[in-house]
Amino acid sequence: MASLGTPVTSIPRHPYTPSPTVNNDLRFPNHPVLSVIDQCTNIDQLKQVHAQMLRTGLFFDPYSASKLITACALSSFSSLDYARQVFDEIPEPNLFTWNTLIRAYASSTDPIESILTFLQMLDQCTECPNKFTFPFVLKAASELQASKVGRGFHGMVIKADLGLDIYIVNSLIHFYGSCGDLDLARQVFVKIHKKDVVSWNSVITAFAQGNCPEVALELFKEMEAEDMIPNDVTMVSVLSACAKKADLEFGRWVCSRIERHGVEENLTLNNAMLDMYVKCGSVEDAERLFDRMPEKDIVSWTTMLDGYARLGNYDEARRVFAAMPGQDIAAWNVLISSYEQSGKPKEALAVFHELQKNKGPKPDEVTLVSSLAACAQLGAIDLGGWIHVYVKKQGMKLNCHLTTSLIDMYAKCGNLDKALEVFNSVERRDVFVWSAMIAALAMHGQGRDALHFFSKMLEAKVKPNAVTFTNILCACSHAGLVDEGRTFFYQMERVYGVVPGIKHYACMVDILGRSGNLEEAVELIEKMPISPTPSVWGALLGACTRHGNVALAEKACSHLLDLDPRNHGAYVLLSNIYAKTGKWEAVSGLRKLMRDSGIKKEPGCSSIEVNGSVHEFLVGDNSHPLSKDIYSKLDEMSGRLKSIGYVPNKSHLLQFVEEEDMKEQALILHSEKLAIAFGLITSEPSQPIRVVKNLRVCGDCHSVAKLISKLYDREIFLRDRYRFHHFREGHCSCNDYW
DNA sequence: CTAGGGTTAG
Repeated sequence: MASLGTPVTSIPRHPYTPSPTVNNDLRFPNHPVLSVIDQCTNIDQLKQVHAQMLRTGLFFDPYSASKLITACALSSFSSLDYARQVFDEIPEPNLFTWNTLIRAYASSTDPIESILTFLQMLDQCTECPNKFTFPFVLKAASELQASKVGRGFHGMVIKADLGLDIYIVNSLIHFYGSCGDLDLARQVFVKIHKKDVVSWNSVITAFAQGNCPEVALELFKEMEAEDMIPNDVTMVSVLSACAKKADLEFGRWVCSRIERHGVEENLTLNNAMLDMYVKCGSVEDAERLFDRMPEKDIVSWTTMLDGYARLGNYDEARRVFAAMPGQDIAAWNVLISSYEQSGKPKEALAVFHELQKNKGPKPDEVTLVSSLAACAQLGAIDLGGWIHVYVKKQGMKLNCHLTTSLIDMYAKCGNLDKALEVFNSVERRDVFVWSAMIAALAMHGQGRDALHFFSKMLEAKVKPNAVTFTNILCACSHAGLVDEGRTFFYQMERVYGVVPGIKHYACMVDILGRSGNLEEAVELIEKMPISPTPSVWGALLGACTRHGNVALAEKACSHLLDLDPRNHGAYVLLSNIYAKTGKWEAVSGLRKLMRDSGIKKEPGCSSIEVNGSVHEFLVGDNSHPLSKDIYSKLDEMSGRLKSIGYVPNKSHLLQFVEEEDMKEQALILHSEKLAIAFGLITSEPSQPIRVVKNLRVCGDCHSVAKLISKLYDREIFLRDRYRFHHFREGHCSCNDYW
């Protein structure tokens, strides 16, 4: 039998010569060898057929050779490399043969080969691409999200006068949808004279998956109004749109419609229904459906697992996890990401460790993205860096999701340089990658650089979205760039078409208020077209605290508490301004109010990662095994600080503490100070200390950190709820503006 | 003889 290495030239050519008057494509349609191809169950059998075909000369019949290639490329035991070798042996492949190979590559893991083969075909084949060629290459372009290449194909389609072929047009809709060019997808759709059900499905899917579920549902209603009968595929996309909108009512209606109108129920459709119920928050509906499903697969189980996990019912989630027929990586990912997204990063990482310990399925991109997000929350840079190394070792290509998470992780763990390094190392940067980098610069106080990156992003023709503008405004806020902030805020809708949302208003109030333009901030709130949320009033309240405007602070606070009576942050901020202005009676009144209504201040908590494990400290915490050492370090710190003239700033106390030395005690026990003391004890003098705090750093801790960085010659990175402080040689990167 | 649309984790 012919091995892969057998040179084709060594095999004598069969004397068969095609007659010019006969269509050589259908020379041997019923040749017995051809039916053998269909019966092959592995690649070796195909190789034997290949050899046989070479001997008989059947191989030089294009129809037969194409059939062989199809089998090589598309069967369950496919080998594209072998298909390519077979192809390369064909002296003059015809259009059909080229199409076969292009088709095979389009649905392979390497769709770019499809496009390269297409180009080769244009160069080498005497025939022009036909109506079969374009759906294949458009599919490849969709997979690759190769927007420009696909547009080029669209142009070729028009020139070749194939613009009316329904298969091609539907492929174009799908292509534009996958590239996120929803307007173009729709334009192609509306111009179709005779839309079929696939046209509708393609356009509905484009909008459902492109974050426009409302439009998808409108299109579905239009479809019904035009008496086009939806099928199971339509319903899968419609359900997916309901899930994205969290529209349980309409979702239920769709399910009942499916039953009433006899849309064929299959596993995929049932899974889509399950997913809709879960995403709309009704695990009960999901359970009922799950129990009566005639067939379940791993997707069904994973969806149920997701349902329990997103409700925080981890016991039930774990039970489903153990009960499912096999735990693939998606199941692990559901656990990891649900912990991460509900603010339980330690639990998320515990599952990640479990996955590795158990030699479970190989982590994929999603695993790493979720785990990196957990590291970012914790400030766990050692583990985060380890994951980065793992990605490199596995030879995984950084896609935009991974790039974004790495940038975010490094930035939130305080290593801006590494974040930049990752950013610079990649070729593809989508809006999320750019936005993450802008956010990274913003949180490190490098507002000017953030704005510079924004203009580079525009140069790279990447369209900013709502998140980008939140980050830009955040950058302006942290760096005190008031005029720039104002300009961006007023340009975002007019120039970039992004309607300001509540976050943008909150940022803008923050920018104005922080810089002392309290009146303008109030005006902005009064003129807002959407009603202000607690975050907007919170920004104003924060600004009042900073600028000592008690009257306005009280007003802002009362609005805030109207909307959210249990907002402890409001009490804390108001208490801070009373303390700052010496109104200790008001402070104690507020304390009583909080006590009476059972509202507790969120306890301050700081964490620090040393040698890969994360240590947490609360105020006055003495639960740590090294507690004794920490407290003696604190004493030493306190002594050295006083010797250089440091006076504790007691206005930063929420509690009304009567005795002066008690105040000092309460201050020195702030969690960030404990964490810094622990860092000084346990890490090498050359290592920076990286602390993450759940609340904002208080002014006293800020001053202390500055002094410590000088006294102990240590860099300290302190991340608080809003931003980063990088202390070095007695200064902070925020220039005391935060 | 070739073609288009769908469900889980970010």
